Amino acid sequence: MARRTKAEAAATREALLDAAEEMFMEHGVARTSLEQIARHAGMTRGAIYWHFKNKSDVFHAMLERVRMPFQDLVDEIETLEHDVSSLEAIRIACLRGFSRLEQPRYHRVHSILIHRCEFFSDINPIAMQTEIAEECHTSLQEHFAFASQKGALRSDLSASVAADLLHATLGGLFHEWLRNPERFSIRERGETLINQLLLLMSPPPLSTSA
Amino acid sequence: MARRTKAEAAATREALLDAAEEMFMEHGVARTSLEQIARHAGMTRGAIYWHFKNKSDVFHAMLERVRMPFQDLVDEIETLEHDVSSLEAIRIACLRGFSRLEQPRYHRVHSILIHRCEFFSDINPIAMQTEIAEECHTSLQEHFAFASQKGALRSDLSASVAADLLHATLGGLFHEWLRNPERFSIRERGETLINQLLLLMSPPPLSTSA
DNA sequence: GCATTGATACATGCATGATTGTATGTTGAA
DNA sequence: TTCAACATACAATCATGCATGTATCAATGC
Repeated sequence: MARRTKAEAAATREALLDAAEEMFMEHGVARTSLEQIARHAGMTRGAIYWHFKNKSDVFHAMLERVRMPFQDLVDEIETLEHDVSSLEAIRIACLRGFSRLEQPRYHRVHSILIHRCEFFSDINPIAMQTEIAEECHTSLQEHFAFASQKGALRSDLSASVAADLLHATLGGLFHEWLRNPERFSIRERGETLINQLLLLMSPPPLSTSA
Repeated sequence: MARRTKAEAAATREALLDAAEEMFMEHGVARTSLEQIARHAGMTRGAIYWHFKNKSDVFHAMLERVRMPFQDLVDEIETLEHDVSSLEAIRIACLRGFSRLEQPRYHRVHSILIHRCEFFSDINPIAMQTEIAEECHTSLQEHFAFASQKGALRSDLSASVAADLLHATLGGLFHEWLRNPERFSIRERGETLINQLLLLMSPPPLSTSA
């Protein structure tokens, strides 16, 4: 049963990845067999072994569909609006990140990466998570350093600690939400927390001295 | 080869759990067979099936050895020193928690729970993590509410948001550290972050108005 | 005080089922 | 007709659960 066109083959590939996502999400990566994935996509294991090398290859391909570097989010904002302050750029970038996470596909894949896979053969979810976190952290460091130079931070707060603090908050919120996504909206609580934290970090309005 | 005494049997039980910890830590829960655990403890699967029902029973027994409710940490401090402020009690409780996490056994088991096990049969690591987080969050809520009533918080910061913020920060720090424990000391960075955050949350010293 | 006995604390062996990788078959399309 | 895009078949591995073997300890009887 050769699928007639190239496009159809690509479609089954996507269908297989969709099926993998759903099965991984439901039963975990280790407990999901290639047979289950194939059946859930209406295919057989033959299709999987044609498109992919093995299970970890499927896994990597699944991850490839959702890449979201934090710096990209910031860049996007800065190219859109030049006059935005550095703290405000960070703020908006966070909000955009939250919005993306609420999209089913992003949500599901991150949930799989965090909660539903152990490392096996050449899959190392910890390294992947570290890479993502690292990228975000570096970006925050730079932007807070810039903000600090501009006097946008309280004098008793170093740029480095500020970056660590926001990074930890984002990470904690992210994990908390991933555990129970139905309990609260990461957009809403995230916005509240980020607004509050950035407010606390901002220098106090100079009222009496001027 | 019946082990002579009850104590020896208990010792092999502990040895099996130690071996399970190490194997789970190294290869993940799903990829670790009972055979591997037994061999690593110098036993055979027979010993495991004597002491435990199956793998998930081993897992639960392993977790039982490291329980650390957050409220207990706070209680401990409050019974030790009555005159401590509520924010200070929270601060010290966090520091104690960090110290415990740096103990090899606590560190390892939490690392397994977070990064090295998917849910399988009757093991649900997400539910376990949620339970732990929930307990900590509730405790923080109460203590911040109390702190707020005492005027220990900035007027533009609600107790609820403050609790969420600290909780997120703790969670983020925890996960960041668990990913790469050798990169930094959770005690040191944790203390810095908590100190800074609680400082930001405290009401500003009234300088000009008095 | 010593042999007997039974239960404890494992070790060993076997049957079963599940999964994987590959080899080979098949069909539609260009 | 050939090759891409799968389906099917097969062999090999591996983990599990249980059934059974076995040696030691502890209690008991005498």
